[in-house]
Amino acid sequence: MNNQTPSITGANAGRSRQHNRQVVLGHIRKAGAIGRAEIARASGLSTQAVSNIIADLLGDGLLRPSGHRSAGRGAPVTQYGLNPLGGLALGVEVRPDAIIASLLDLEGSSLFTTRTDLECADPPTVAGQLTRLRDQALEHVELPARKLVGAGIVMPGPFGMRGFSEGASDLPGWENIDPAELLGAALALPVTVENDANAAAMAERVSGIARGLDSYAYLYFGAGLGLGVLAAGCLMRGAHGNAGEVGYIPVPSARGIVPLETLVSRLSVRRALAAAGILVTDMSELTALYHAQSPPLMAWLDQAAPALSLAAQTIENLFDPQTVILGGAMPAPVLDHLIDHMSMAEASVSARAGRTLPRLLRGTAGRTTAAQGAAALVINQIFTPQISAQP
Amino acid sequence: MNNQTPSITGANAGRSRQHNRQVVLGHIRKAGAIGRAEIARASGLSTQAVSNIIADLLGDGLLRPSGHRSAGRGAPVTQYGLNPLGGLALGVEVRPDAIIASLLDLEGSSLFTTRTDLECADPPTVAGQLTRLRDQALEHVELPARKLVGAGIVMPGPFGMRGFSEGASDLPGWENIDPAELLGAALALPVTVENDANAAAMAERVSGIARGLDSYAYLYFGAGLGLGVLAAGCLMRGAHGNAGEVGYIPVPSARGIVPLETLVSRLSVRRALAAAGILVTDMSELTALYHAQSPPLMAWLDQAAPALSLAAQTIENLFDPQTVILGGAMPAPVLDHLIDHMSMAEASVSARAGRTLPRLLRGTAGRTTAAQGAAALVINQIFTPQISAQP
DNA sequence: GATTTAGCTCAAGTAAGTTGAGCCTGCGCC
DNA sequence: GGCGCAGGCTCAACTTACTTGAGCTAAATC
Repeated sequence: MNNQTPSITGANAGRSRQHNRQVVLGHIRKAGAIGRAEIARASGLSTQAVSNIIADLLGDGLLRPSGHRSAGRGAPVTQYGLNPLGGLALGVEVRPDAIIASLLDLEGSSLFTTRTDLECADPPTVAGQLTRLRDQALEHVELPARKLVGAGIVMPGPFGMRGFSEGASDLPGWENIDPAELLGAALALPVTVENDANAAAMAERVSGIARGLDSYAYLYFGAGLGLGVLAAGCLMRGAHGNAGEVGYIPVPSARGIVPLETLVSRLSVRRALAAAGILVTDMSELTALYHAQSPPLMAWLDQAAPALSLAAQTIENLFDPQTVILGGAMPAPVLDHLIDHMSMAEASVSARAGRTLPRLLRGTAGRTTAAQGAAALVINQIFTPQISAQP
Repeated sequence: MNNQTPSITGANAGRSRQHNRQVVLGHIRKAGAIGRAEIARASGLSTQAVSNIIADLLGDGLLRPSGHRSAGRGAPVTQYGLNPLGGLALGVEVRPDAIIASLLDLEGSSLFTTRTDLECADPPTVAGQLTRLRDQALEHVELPARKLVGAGIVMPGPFGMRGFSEGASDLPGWENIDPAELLGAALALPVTVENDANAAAMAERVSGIARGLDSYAYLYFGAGLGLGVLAAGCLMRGAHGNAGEVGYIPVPSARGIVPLETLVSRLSVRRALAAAGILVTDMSELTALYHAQSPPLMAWLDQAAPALSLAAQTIENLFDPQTVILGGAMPAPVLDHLIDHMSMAEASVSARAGRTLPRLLRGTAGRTTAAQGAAALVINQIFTPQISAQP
């Protein structure tokens, strides 16, 4: 979470090899099926080096031959592709009342998802549950523990600052605990901790609508309203891991300038409906209300769409992303309605000629997005060279 | 400018060496004076490797011994520091009407600055002038051309989109030209092209108020209002090099929602004063007006400060920077007034306990900031390992 | 069917980092 | 005041992983 002053690490033979493995894997993932020579051209390595690395990766089970293809003259290419079950990543979303766990393979397909209610979310309980969930997931897919390359954890944030969200979203008992350390020890795995919006953004990249993109912004309906930003292939975290708190940005409303979250969030729609006597416990209930054109819901949408437009335009101009994605805990029809009714100004760096992607896209909606995203973080790391990995 | 899908490069011995040289230089710059053993501990390299690299760097003239220091037991440390004149960087700001060039040494000190008026800013004229300016700068400092490690160029943007700035800020004749290629050939140097705000942000990092920071946002008064963002040591460029167009973000005003630039920019203050019959050609004239408490200027400030507050709060919550810096072509008293009158909400990820830096800082003001920043980009590259440099 | 072309492998060569022994310096203890 | 010891540094041998160039193979072309 905290990537302040990353101690910059020198390169040696071993770290170069690790880097090159990731480079090769990255090219293979991008291409689907590809031969040694093409990887060599793309990476600037010699074919021999690529050959050696591929032999390694085959030995580790991360790759599998994927047929021959003859393209023009010359010997046919021996292609390789990912072996989906060659590596697994566990993703976990820890909420105050429940834990959602998900197991993803190398291609980002979900193999197993489960939800466990929590009486109490204190560190020992969560650590114990995670160990159990890890074993349960592995048992379900009948694969050995060594296939598990890491775990991603999504926990409520923001961290280290005074929040003003009214829901009790923070986890009590975690104030002075380093979750990565505690849970890494409990799981016996390398652990990555991330906020929900960044994780969800990564889920879209690994197996969703953002596949192949490396610069986009993801507006995520979670506990509040979050923003995950991928810039040149890297998640934006900020100096203290709190980047993307789009819910706090000031926007004009009928009642003056208010934080965006008071107009556009789960809590805000729930409150708007409650004022009209409609109690909503789960966002999936909005689907029916939307199809019935429920007036309080439509009224909420009418004020949410312009507020979200302003936010999206701000995001476009500050980040210059390839696209802006809307997703998270909001039914697809509601997200689609928002996208259809957001007016995006022509005066934007994103209003460029020759766009191939729409300026707004709908991402995966669902309760398990964050957990899958947590696993996606780990999957993504496998394919992304780390500039300064600790030895 | 365009860093889309950077073809990820594998590592080999030569590229590792280059990486390690930069790592070592980076640690030396950060520490000022430091011994081999400490660099080895910080970088994860062996002392022997560091020793070899330092021998190289001494041979290249980039370092110089900087005394011995005995710390406790053991042999005294042989320390090394940067040799400021070991490397030079040329920075150039190309405007429609003039070229400003600046020569920086390794420590970021300006050795030479000059301004040349332009009749015409077409590519051949600019290329010719640059060659002349390079030679003039080298002659002035009486150093050989081989000391020059690169050039940074700042040119008007944004690129590849429909602009709506009313000033004719774009350069005619450059539509289908790659400036890096043309000017690199003219100067016989590696060239980096960047926008003014990013360059100015880098100037602050190399030798200004942001020294030692690696996450901050820089609000820059240039042709319009720009934003340079450094995130984890890297400049944010966006998918098409247009990130940071903060002037376009929508903000509420007395006349409804307008782009920030219409309220806060050089053009906007000039227009506000012109409406009161005061014609301002150079921003330095604002200093006198401010000290005289000129009513139209104070009125402009009264509407600019809240608009800028909203932008700064948005920036804080989206980027989670260590601080937000205001700078560029606006006199220091005006910037200070803005900072003093911007109200920063408590509901922000930046309102954290234990801050050591103010949330708002004033950066270097001046006409040569962008040109120095252009050179600072090159200086910064010397100390920053490039994740995927082309061979 | 000969030729060309591209992919791949084998074997030797090279660059650069690591390891471990040993030297030097100067503080600190006896 | 001399000895011991810790830490910085260097020398030489070793290791890793990439590159280079020769040679083999298979398919498309002439």
